[in-house]
Amino acid sequence: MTLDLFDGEGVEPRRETIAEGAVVLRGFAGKAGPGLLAAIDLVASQSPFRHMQTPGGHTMSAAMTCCGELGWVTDRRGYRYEPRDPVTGQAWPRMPELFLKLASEAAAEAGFENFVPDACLINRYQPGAKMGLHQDRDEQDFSQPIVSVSLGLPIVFQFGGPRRSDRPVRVPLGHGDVVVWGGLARRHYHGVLTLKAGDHPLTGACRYNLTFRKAG
DNA sequence: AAGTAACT
DNA sequence: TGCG
Repeated sequence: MTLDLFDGEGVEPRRETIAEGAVVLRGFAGKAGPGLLAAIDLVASQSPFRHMQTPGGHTMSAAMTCCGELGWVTDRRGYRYEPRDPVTGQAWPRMPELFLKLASEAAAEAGFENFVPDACLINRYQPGAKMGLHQDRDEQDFSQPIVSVSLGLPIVFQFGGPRRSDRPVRVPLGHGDVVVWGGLARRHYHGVLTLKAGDHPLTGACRYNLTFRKAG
């Protein structure tokens, strides 16, 4: 068993509380960056990144794909989880073991033991892409946390409260940072500001985000 | 609905 | 901030 895949294993990770029930593990996934990016490429070779439509007919600025038993999709019919990729008609690619291990260990570091996600949404942000404030509320089990992994270019994360009108805190996130939220914070609004242009040694001009959930 | 626009 |  490898003991040093992730920062914070065997030592105290740099942990920041951004709200009650929400923490950032600084750099936790940084060492695994190359392996995580290779796994993203493998997933995307089977289920390509695509720009989905919101129910209102707008095109999302972040390109998305999924892996795991369930994938999050949106189109004019609404938001939901699907066992198959609508683009390929096939099951979503299986969740890489490295993803499962990262999600589980990050959740444990944040106080959520035995987290076993069945869905991983992979978002790719290029300059100009953003994600407006929203709640994750399409899952069956709100007792399980959300684990969100940042790779590549930095971005500003917003974490608000249970109402959209609650003013969010702004948290700069960099490569390898992992945000975990659950409990009371599980339904809180969150999003990211517009990605600014840049160049990252591992990802070039983009940022990837892995969002792990227990959806079913 | 994870969207934009139009204000202050 | 309010929108629908």
